[in-house]
Amino acid sequence: MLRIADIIENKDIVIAGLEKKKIHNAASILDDAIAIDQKRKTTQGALDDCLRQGNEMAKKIGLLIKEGKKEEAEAAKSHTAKLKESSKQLQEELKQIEKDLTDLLITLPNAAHISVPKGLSPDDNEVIIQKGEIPKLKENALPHWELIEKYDIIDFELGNKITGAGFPVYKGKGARLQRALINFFLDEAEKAGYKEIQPPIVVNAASGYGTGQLPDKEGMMYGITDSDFYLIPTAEVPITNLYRDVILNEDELPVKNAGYTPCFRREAGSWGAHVRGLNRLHQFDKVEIVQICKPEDSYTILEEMCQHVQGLLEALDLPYRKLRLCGGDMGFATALTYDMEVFSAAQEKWLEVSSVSNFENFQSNRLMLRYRDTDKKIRLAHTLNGSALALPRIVAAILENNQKEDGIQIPAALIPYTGFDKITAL
RNA sequence: GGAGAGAUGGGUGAGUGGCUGAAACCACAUGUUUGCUAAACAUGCGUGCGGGAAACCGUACCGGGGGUUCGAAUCCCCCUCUCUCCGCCA
Repeated sequence: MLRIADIIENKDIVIAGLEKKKIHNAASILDDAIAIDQKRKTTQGALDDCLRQGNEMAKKIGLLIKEGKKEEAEAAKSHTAKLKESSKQLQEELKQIEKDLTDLLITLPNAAHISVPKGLSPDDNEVIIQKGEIPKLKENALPHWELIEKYDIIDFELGNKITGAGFPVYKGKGARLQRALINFFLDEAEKAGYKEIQPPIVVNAASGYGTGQLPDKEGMMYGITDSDFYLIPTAEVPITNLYRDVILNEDELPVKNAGYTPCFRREAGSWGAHVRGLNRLHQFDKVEIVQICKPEDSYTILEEMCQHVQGLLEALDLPYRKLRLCGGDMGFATALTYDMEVFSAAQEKWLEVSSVSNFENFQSNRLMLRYRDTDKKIRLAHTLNGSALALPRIVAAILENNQKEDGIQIPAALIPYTGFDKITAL
């Protein structure tokens, strides 16, 4: 949620940022918010004054009773009734005003960073880097959904049977490849200074609210019947919420956490013929990296996190490109997002495997995630996260790009983790 | 699943109606002392909101919500969570 104080202070910048996010009447919405906030301030002042008078009266009455001046005390009591009445009214007014303000602000996405390109669709994303060689496959090259059957390593039919569509079963070397990738990613994260976290993969509503999945995007998460819990769509939710209502010391920053979790997404309405095989699932595995830092550091850290992700892709010998998302393609809570895509050679498609984002103080404002500056001031921290990496599309690309006559070649960096260098037919 | 106890500041823990935003201790910060470390002493040390250039002032907050009262951390009601014992269990 945007902070009203920031809106007042940087109104024009916020308007420009919101317009990129397709909020076309941003200026008038912000004016409304500022007007409500003004009303909030005056109401708060009036209420405080009222309460102060009441407190003074109560003290006076206490003294009068002690001194035995009963009649004076009684007279004063009747006087407080009026104060009570008006403070009650002001309180209700204030509550309503605060609700109005929150209801308005909660609908606004984060303002896009100044460097975010204008644009409405993925076509307007900016390709910043493209690296790695695009493999030339033979005529009879197979897409990964055929390769997994040929080598019997991932089974969608079995998943269908025990759960439903989008819940594949990994078998044998397929399962081992998953485990290898997870361990590889976690080890690399640790080398880069991230602390490994194993969070619950079920969270409460307050956590969903804190990172922005609730209340707007309820359709993304699976809810758990008869409880207030949700299956996490990403480790970002539990790992960032670790710091909900926390005041960190400046010397603790940046906080660098990483964690592997399964991720669950309903993806309601987004299924179709173009998402075959591993391209889109309801359950998948991902290692997530999360940082919490000082505002002045967040954009440097964003680049550092991209470097980390790029390092992983290079270690796996996957051709990739880095995109700066345009305003129209960005998520609700983010100020700047880089997507990493790998080229899946048989599908001849770029697949998003990582999304690295700076949320600035949009999440921390909801989370009340703050830090104490060296001058003792308490300020909102910035939060960032990125996938490092999401497995299924990586697997798809490895399978397709590395297919040979006699099997699938495992990238050298992974062999110590898989314990085999090739996936072959039985 | 059954029975009981509890929830107070970063931590331990006092506090049964007004002088308590909250004792004391620990931790932390600054200063004095000191060859260094340690110790001792002194001072400071919650958060939100409103006002103010600031010092500071006002107000709210003692798990959450409601109520009684001139006045609630303290009394009443509801909810949530935690702990202990028993049962079950990877």
